[in-house]
Amino acid sequence: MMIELRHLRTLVALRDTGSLVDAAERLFLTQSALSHQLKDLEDRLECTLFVRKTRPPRFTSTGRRLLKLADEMIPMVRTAERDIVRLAGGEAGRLHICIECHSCFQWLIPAIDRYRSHWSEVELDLTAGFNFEPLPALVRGDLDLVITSDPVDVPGIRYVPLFRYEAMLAVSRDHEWAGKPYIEPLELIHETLITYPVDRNRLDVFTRFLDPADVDPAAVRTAELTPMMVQLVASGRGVACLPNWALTEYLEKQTIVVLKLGATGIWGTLFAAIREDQYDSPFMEDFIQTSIETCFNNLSDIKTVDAVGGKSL
Amino acid sequence: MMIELRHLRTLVALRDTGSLVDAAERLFLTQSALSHQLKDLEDRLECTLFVRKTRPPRFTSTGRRLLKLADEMIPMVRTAERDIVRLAGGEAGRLHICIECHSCFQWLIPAIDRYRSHWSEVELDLTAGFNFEPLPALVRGDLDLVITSDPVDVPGIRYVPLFRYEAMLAVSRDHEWAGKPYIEPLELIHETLITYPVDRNRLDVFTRFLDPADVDPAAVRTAELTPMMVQLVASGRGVACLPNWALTEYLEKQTIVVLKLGATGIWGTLFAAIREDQYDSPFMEDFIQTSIETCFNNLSDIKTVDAVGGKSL
DNA sequence: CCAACTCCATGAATAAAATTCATACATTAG
DNA sequence: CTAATGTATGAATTTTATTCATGGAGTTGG
Repeated sequence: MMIELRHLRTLVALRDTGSLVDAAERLFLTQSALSHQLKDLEDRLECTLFVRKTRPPRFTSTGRRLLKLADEMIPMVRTAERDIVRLAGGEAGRLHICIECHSCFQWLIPAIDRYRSHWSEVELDLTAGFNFEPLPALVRGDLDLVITSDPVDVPGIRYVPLFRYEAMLAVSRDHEWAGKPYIEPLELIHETLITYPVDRNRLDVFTRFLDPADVDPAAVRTAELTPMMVQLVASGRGVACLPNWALTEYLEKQTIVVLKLGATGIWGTLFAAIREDQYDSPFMEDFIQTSIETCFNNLSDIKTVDAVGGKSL
Repeated sequence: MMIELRHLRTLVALRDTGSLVDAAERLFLTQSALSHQLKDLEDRLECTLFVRKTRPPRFTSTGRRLLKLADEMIPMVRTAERDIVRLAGGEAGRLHICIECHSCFQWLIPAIDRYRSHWSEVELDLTAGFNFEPLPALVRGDLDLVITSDPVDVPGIRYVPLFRYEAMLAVSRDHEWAGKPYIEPLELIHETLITYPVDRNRLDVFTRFLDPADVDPAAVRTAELTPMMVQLVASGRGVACLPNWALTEYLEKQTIVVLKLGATGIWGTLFAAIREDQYDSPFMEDFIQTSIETCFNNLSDIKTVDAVGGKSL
């Protein structure tokens, strides 16, 4: 019958994304490839795996049986791979992590938890780089990994892309814009913009949306933490630009609504900045891999990045 | 990293057979294919999986880790495949089995045990066809499957090959022939040959060894059960021709030794004879597959058969 | 009801991979 | 040392997987 792991990974991606198109993107394949692949598998098993007419696709009992198999096996493979990587390289290392983006706690904490259980010998530390420049600290060796959406070319520093996300404008559900698909820069001219307390040239909403249109909002106020910003937005004290994945939980509670920035939206990429020399160390490689996996498990509507001057997945 | 099940199956075959050559045969591939495949895997994992210089090959810790993974995963896949087959076809059926070869109990009992746990709705029965002709009973429908090494072309009957084995001559360890690699037909002229109590034209030792050379042994006596035959051989009462796999346990006890029949040896194939109309039924398909697996797990020195007018594995 | 979308299927072309073939190399037993 | 057996390897080949280009089917919003 010759089921291969490839087939199982495809089925899982299909379930997780809900469409062949999105599953294909996540697997770095085309929609056509997946269609053929699943058709071949169905032909060989002599049965259908899922109903294509519905959205999301409905899996048949056979499809569900294979998904069950996949859910058992893929983590086993992952664990084995990790073990092999550990057998190859040293087990110990230091991983001092710094985040620039407050929202990142949301996925970083689970990622670190998962990582720690496999790499007990790695010395982990996590700091927030709001009051200092983390990049020089990374170069010096005070830090080992910086999470940033704002790569600056520095010799010896490598940016490994984690995922792409869309920057969204959060507004109160009572706001006059609620229901609009997107807003233009000029419309912000009478609004209060709530941001993280960092330099404005490190905020996408300025560098990629307002500044190109030469627009300034009526006022800018800052808040340290995402829940606080959402609270302010919900109570009509202003609007805030945040990554889509940081907002999904509030969207579900319907305290806020979101709009695209411009008709096509503003997309960013989150990177792990590391030193060249640690690029190949097993414990680093696995941390990044674990982070990416955790992100795709926990965050909605994020996209893969092929590889931007980094190694592919 | 993209480990695939293919790689795991190869590693298992390598461990089970002890050489790339034999593993390749079992997987219906060439030795070269396996060599390339394992090399690629090692390249991608950036480590070696086993030491080739020793025989049998010694697996590295990485290789052992992957074997562990394989031993966990392959049975899971097998179970899932079985479940899928069951989901597709009906769950019930009748399987009245008949054996012509006494030794077959050795693998058939475990095979039936394994099978029964997955197909509780199939009515199983096992009889020995020593005192009647099982083939007509199969055609009539009194039987559903006959284990035989002696396929006779009958319309409506299909022979699915299970494995190939070598017919060996068992002699006492004190016999003058002990240590010889093989014997020629003429040398049997002064020996007592112990056989199963069936017509001599259904015994390979006559049809394919003695008769072509127009030789008769000094005497022929019969015994019903393999242990009894071995007992007679061990005590010097004669020599017996039996399939190699039926003799391994006695070889280990060193009560007997074995010789090839002729310089090249006599090889036979064991078949499952079934009716054409049950050839595609899921419960039959799985019984045969389970039998083959059980044989390769339990019997030593048997070989695969590609497909003799039957479907491949 | 009709664009304009989005998603999926499909045949043909293409790329990638796995496998074989033909050998050479290595090891072991005699 | 030689024969026998097992493994490695480059090149050719075959097979498989994937992409490309396209059409059809179902949805959505004017």
